[in-house]
Amino acid sequence: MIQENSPALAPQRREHLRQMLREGGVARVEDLRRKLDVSVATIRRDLEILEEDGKVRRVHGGAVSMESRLEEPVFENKTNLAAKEKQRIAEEAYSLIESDEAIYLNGGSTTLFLARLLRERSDLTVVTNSLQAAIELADSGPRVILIGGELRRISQTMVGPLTSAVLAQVHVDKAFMGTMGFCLKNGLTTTDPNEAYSNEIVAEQAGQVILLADSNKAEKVCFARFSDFDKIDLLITDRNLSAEYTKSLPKIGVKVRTV
Amino acid sequence: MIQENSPALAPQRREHLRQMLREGGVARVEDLRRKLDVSVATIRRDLEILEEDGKVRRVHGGAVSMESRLEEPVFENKTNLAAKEKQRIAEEAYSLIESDEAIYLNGGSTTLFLARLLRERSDLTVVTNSLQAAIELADSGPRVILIGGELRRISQTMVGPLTSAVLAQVHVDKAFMGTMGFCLKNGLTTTDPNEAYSNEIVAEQAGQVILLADSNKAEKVCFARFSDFDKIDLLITDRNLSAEYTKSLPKIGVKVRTV
DNA sequence: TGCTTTTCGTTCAAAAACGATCAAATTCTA
DNA sequence: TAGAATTTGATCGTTTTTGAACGAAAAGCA
Repeated sequence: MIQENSPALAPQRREHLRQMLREGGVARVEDLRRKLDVSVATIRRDLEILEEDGKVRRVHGGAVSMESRLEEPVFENKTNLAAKEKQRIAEEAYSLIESDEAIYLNGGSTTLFLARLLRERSDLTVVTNSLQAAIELADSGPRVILIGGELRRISQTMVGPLTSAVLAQVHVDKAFMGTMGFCLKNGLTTTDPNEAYSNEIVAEQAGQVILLADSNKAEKVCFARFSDFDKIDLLITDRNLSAEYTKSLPKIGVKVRTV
Repeated sequence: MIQENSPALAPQRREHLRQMLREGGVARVEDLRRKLDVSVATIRRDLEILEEDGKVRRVHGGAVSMESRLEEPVFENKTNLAAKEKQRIAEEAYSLIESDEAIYLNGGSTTLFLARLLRERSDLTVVTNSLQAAIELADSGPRVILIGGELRRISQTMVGPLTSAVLAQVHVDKAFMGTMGFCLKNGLTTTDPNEAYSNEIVAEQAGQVILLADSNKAEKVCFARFSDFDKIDLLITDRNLSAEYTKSLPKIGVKVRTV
């Protein structure tokens, strides 16, 4: 627990601020000032910084957390951990994107983190089958091309045969793909066959295929398979991935980056 | 984080207001004032803002949620006549839809009103190029098929050549189309050529084409034309449409319904 | 219809919050 | 330790928000 009365170091204090906002969703400057025992000027400066990082959105009188519960419930520790890893994975993925590229994002929480990082990148073209990602980017930033098709409620993505109609007409430099599960034997799998179908088409057409998957996804096998590892150029994952993968994947041509 | 007794942030308060209205469908200014513990002036200002955003419709004595699932009470409201007319037009359009049909909705506010009425209709298939409509229907109700293509920011719709890829593969029984302008001489027009292109394809393929347009749209001519009246089967509009239209349109095969 | 009551919109002044600036305090570094 | 760089808190003028006041408009009623 962090003590309330002694002024924390700046980065630490900002992290605390971020957490507080995240829990409450929203907070007033005055309340934050009292809790952290600093001046309002400092709070404002901190919020400014957090806003630049996209962590919060400032409003008159306070701030609103931007990283609340679109996907994961905040309360559970494990999911929280996964969220941090996903954020880091997304940041690493972001660093790979070059100017004026066309990229693909499929559905899933990790790619959604990435989408959020793209808001200011008006030089990019983002092709996606994720309704959430499209919403995230609808008002600013990159050109957005939405793959048509049937909207699958659970994942809020466009899936199925109709998606191929648009996919056949565009080419992306890099495809960033999330997955429900992966393992050496069965490759990449997800729950819905229609979703798998769309992923499969993308994996075959994209210039580079970059898999974004935290280590929790390892060894998981779902119903529908959409690709083998030989289609994948790079896997971005976290440090907890077992050595089995980090050693054998490079041998079959899949680079691995852990963050 | 936020205490009950400390005044909430303005945006937060407005969100709260919106929720309260949404649950109850309708509320009086005085009741809202007491619940939120602010002055009536503030409530009015908030409602004004929410109305601009299309979240609520103000009526004498209070406001009605536009996001409510319940049937809306009939209230008089002269300030937002257009919204009221659009709502009525949408309700009339809704009455034409039969069981298990596939329908198309293009972008625009009138069709969005219609989309909101479809939330419980899980027997329907809704094809649309409107991101807003898709969001509205994403969690419940009909099967949703989103036309792919480039996302046009201003209208939040998918437009352009890529849309034809999906459109070519589906058939809808009825297409409900909004338009920016219509007149006898130039037919139906909208501002963006890409949007016109998508509309044009739909108008040619749909079983029936039903135009939803309040009388303000009459005599307006925009840059890009997408159809003549001979493609239109029915126009649903309001009572203020001039006799010039109501008389001549039936002669060229366009039924007219005023609500 | 005419009258009363409620609600509305507008205006205005007070209060709250903001951004910018600067000096003091703190931390870092040589 | 001295000096530079960073961080902090206080101040001030400006902007935004709020609540109250008042005439106009709408609704209720006889």
